[in-house]
Amino acid sequence: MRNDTKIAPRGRGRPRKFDREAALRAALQRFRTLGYANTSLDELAAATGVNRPSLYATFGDKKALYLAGLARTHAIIDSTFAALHDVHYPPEKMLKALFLGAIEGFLTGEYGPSGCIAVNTAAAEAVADADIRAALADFMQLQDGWIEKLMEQAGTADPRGDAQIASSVIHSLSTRARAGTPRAELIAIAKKATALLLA
Amino acid sequence: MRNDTKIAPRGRGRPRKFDREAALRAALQRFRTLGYANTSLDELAAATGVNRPSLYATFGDKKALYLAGLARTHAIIDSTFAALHDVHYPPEKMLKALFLGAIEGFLTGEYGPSGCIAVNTAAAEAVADADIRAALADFMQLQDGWIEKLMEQAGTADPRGDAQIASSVIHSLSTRARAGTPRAELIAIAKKATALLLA
DNA sequence: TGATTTTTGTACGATCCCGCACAAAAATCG
DNA sequence: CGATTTTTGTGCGGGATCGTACAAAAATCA
Repeated sequence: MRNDTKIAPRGRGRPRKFDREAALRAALQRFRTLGYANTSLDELAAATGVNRPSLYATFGDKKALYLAGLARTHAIIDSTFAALHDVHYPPEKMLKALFLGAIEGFLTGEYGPSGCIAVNTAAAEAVADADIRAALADFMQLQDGWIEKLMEQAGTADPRGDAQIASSVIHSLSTRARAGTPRAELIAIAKKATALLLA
Repeated sequence: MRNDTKIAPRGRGRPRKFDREAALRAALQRFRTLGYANTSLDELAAATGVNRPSLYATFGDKKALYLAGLARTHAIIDSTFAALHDVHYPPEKMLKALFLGAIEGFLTGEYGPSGCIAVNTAAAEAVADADIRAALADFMQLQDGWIEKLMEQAGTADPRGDAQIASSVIHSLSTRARAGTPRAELIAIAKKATALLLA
């Protein structure tokens, strides 16, 4: 069951037994499900198959691991938006892809729909922790900025404002998914938002 | 500095030294700032001025105290919406009151803007804890339902859909407030949402 | 083969945290 | 005043959690 994709041992010493990316993915999944404060290092060690000392040696402490996970998600979101921008969909198709893609992602999860890690776990820590708050702000900036570009491409009259509303709806879809709202209702909200934005 | 509003001792034994409501408010504030998992009972005891055994005797365990706080917020939100419904504002004024009232509430906080406790701390626990998930769902239902009534009163064509979008924007305003977004930008988003909904 | 380097994994210490036991305190009832 | 009832507050015990020390293991270099 271990994910031992021992790539590029290269150096001198004993080769690493685990794949850094796979471990990061597993840790990220635990954080997304349980939240930052509620995820212990024992659970992270169990989920990644890496014991604590190796986790510390590879990622630093708990917060560094969490921030590395956020950064990884940030990069994935970025390339996803870039791809959506590249295909040059017509406005309605673009919004459909945007919202439905988000919804399907949010409904993913180990124990149930887990939404967006930034919106729904980083936000809990954001007031007390400046680093996490900054990461959350970066995340929202990334999303707002990309959707603004998409709105420009779609030729709407107020790309910035339209993007902020579309982005806001996506935030809420994430929270609603975590609250257990069924897919059909999330899709209905997405359709309504699409109609309003294209009116 | 204690809030000793010893009301209605009534019974037989030693009178209670603290005001239940004041203690609940203080605990709620800590939960809202730090999140559920990150708030210890020592901090709750310090913030409320009540030591742990008395907290347990009065509210039960940590989760029961948190849920009592959510219920209190739920009740306040309910009466706030009822009041807004009663004044029969014209549509634009109603939306302005709705959004700006939310924003001002979200910008409140001990250490900084703390948003909505349900959207931003309950959501983190919602996947792992069914009780908190249910409370979060109730909360969203309350808000969606009231805004739907307000939209009916305002005479919009699709009260349910419009309400879900308005409610979604409010969720996002809460998260954005926690991320540190300045008031002016939150207000701009609210204005844009108002314009879209009344178009 | 022996030295060096890096990772592994056990084990540990210090701290925090939850929830409660128990005696003292402060009120009312008879 | 003595008995009863309820709250207070100290204090504790078991357990979780974080981060690290240290020796063994597994590789490369000379």
